[in-house]
Amino acid sequence: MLGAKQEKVYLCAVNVVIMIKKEDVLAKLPDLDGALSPEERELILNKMQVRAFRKNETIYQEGDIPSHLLCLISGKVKIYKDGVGGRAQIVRVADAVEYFGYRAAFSDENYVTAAAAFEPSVIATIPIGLIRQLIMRNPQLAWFFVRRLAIALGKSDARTVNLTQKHIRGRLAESILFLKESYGVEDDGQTLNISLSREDLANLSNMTTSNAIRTLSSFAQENLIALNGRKIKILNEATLQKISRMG
Amino acid sequence: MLGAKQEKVYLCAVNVVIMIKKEDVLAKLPDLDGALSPEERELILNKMQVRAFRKNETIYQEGDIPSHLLCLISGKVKIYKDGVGGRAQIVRVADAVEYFGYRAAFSDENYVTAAAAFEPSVIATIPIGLIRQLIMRNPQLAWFFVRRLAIALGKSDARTVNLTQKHIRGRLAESILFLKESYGVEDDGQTLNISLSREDLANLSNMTTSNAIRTLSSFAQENLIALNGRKIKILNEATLQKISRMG
DNA sequence: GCATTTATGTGTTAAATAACATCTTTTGCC
DNA sequence: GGCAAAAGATGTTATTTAACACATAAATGC
Repeated sequence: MLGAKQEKVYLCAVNVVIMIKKEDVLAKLPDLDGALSPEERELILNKMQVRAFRKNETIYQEGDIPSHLLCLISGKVKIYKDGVGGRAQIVRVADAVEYFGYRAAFSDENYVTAAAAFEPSVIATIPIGLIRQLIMRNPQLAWFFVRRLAIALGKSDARTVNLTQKHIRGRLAESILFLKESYGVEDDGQTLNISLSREDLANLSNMTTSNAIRTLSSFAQENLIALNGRKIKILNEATLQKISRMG
Repeated sequence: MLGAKQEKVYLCAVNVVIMIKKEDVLAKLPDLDGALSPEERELILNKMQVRAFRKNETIYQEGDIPSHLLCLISGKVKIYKDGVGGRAQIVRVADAVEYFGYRAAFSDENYVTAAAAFEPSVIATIPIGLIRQLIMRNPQLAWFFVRRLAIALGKSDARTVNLTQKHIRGRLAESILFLKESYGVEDDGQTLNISLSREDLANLSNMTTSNAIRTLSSFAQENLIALNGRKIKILNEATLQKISRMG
């Protein structure tokens, strides 16, 4: 049935040409919690496009019209808002394999956030109109998005309070733990599975880059973490959690 | 068909007994964007309970198990989180007639927020299990919640950035405009249709009560607003918007 | 390989805002 | 009506954090 689709697809991300077999992408595409019938799945696969993004490349921008549901096949993505004076605030992150970029489409708005790749990423895109059609005749698919939106809203509310009420140390500790939650750790069970610039870390924690650097150094000096360039190793999670809770 | 339901329902809110005819509530209950069939509507009405809440009375608390979809029939409600040092942050507000209190249920969590009545309110409650059932066989109903959650998430993200990046004047200006958006104005077209304590205003704007009072006075002195006790009259919306944008 | 940009690190100063202390006014209650 | 409690108002001080100014190190492009 899918035999006809096993040709290679060439993905062009500006200067870099990456070759990925479409079948490899398909194998990774999650089935939306098993909500789709084989026919629906086929429909989606026929309309799906795949694109690769370079590190730091923008995926969509504030003001863009959302036309596709995005699925992060591999890589890591930040969703952020540009605030006062060009200062960015990361509001969410996505890890593979995860759907994103549908909120604006579902509320009939243009994007109010931007998205960019933390690291080289491959993204499948599905026309949002098709998803909308499927939702209207597949309650399980609708429920998938209800659930995901409800979870995201809970996190966003928590984030609002954490970022506004906690002091710098609390916010940074929280971000480190958030990154562990979101992207996991390496084989040693301690080193965060993502490398962020100090600036990204600051944008995640609502502080200036200088203060991110300073506070990170403090944590290292207190042996709460160990730093190796952009790699962060969590040495004392209990205390970080305490700092995060206390504000 | 609904004839049998036209008895009076007695609603007891602690010390106060309010008498409301159920039919009056029913007339106001929105039909979830027309998503319900007559049979589904009947099902909901049979299971629906109605309760009145006094001013400042708690509707649900952080940690409570969400068991019902809530519909604010009349009154005004705040949804808030208690943060560091007992300081509260209002994350959302609800106006009549509006559904709320479903986020936690949809993500299978206990409430992570609390809700309380800004003013005397009447709330209809519908078992969330029933709603869940209806969602699973009525995609239009599911879409209603997808849309509402998507809108709420967009607002929450915007709020995160506004509360973290703007300065006090910008945050207060924004809150005043937010209240106009949310609750509208009186017949004069200028006076906010809600009376908040200075403390609530502070909790909405992420600042101390002292600073809310001070900044409010400044705005009044600059003729941006006029204060009459808890009543706020917007005199110069354009400038407030500018202050809100500039941070 | 060298120049140029970009990222990181550190000290100093200035601004924003919370904390605190009072005082006054209003509200609720018996 | 009078008392107590809550809400509102205002001044002062202390703390937090941003802004700025450099310095150094690392990455990038030619």
